[in-house]
Amino acid sequence: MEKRTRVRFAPSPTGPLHMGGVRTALYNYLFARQRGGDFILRIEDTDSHRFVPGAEAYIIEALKWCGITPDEGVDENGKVVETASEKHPHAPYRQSQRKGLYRQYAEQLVANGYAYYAFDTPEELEKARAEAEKDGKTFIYGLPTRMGLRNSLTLSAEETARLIEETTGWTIRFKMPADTVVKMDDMIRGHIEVNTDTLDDKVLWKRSDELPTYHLANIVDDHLMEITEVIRGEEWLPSLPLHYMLYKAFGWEDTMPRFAHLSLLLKPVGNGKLSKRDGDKLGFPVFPLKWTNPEGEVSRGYREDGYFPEAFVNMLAMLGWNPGNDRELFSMDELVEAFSMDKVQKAGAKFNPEKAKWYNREYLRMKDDADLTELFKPVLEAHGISVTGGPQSPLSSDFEKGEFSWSYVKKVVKLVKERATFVQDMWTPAESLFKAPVEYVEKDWAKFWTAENAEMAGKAVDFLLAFNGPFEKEPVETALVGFIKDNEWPMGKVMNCLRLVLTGSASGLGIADILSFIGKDELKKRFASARAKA
RNA sequence: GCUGGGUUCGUAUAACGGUUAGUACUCAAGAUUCUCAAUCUUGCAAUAGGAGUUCGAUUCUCCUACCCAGUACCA
Repeated sequence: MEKRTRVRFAPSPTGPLHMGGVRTALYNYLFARQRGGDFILRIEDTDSHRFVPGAEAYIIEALKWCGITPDEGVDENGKVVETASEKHPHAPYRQSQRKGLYRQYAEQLVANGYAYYAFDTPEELEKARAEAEKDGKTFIYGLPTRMGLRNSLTLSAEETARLIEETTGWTIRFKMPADTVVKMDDMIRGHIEVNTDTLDDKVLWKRSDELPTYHLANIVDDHLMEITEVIRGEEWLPSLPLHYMLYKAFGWEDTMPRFAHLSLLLKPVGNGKLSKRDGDKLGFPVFPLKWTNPEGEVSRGYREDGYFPEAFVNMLAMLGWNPGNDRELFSMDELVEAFSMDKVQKAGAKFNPEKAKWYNREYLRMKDDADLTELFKPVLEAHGISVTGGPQSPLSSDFEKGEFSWSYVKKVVKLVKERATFVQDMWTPAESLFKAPVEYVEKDWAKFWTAENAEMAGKAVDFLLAFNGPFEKEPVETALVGFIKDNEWPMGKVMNCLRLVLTGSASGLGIADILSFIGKDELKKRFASARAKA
């Protein structure tokens, strides 16, 4: 029988989750869902020095916002899983809480000759590196150097035992075998071979804080948690040979997961991977959620910028993956169905902020008018407009009080949604449907409020006020256009003069649309204010 | 430097040895409209370079160039 698919996303809580990290989580999630397997969230907090308060909560919230929900892990539907139980045989999911577990594995490796104790101090290693650099070489702790350093390979058994007992600065290092070709397979990149002579003896466990390093913790936990596929960033590809060797040393080769290394997200312009700085410079978020670091520095987030999580996820999914055809719009469920590892791109993908906006625009248009109305409400309220009633409310507007019924707002939303990328930018075109202009765009005023235009517009206003058909877009438009034509007036001048009067600017919504919303009284008032200004 | 990975229009990508190298974003022009936006139409624009294999290479092999990552008691 095929083993149940279990994949994990294992971020380190050293800061906010970067959008590249979200993509890695997403691909893991899609892979798991598609195979009816489990998606596990594990926190790799084995670096006590780089821990950032709030980072873990941020990661959990960001994934939740994206709709990437773990089946298992440190957080399950908002509940923190702290300890192992029948339901959670693999818990806890925070490596700091698994602390006591790793030493025995490291020592097992030593006992079997796959690792050794190293007593060199950071200062000694620093010195060795500096010296090597002076000669234009790179120091590596490994085959060529290990027999000249202070470790259990060079020291006597007694001395080794004494140092282990009496000092706390030592580490356990993997003993990389000589001249062995490691043959690896990557689900995205295919077959890869590396000779162990180019590899060094990585630290697996540190006595100083009694914590494993990534490499050990990763292999041990993936094994214990029965992970079947490891889908992670490309930065891990160089340590894949070590990980293969570790599985072999532990004798876990038969259950070793398959690996997939995802290419990195690159900055929109120039070279290099996407960083926080690029976002600040080019004006787009690199984080899913707003983040304030311990120093009080704020980074913007997709959520706060007004992106829909569906649009953000869709956009991210298409950066480095494609369905094999021209389709670009996918819901999460559709992604789950369409996703396939062999359509994942090998090369890094440059992030395109314009395309991200395009996705949001598409999602905004797909959204139901009623839903958008709810989302638009807070925007209106922020501009001092109150929305009364609910979906059943009759159409009503009170420009004096700034009160408009829910149904009125919905009608506005329907009209202006085509002009917006984000919910909040529906306000600009909609503003004149909620309040009279308080000022006029200077250039437009100079151009369109001429004596001649004002006179024609005044007559058009009188005509409209006397119009006794239904004050709706179609009849008003027909009548007004007919009136202007009958008088043989220049259409553009009259219309733009009216728009100026109605909205304060010469560009925006159609005149008949505006009139159908604001009605005769408001028309009369706005024309009077414009005339008063002149 | 060394090791590994990568390279199709500006960007994301399609074309699993045979196409006028397709699509989307961006940009430009036109149509439409009372303006702007939207919409529609059209256009600009790519196989990094060089060898080889082959009747035929975007696709396979090698070399070069360039880019990325790793080279920590960080993940």
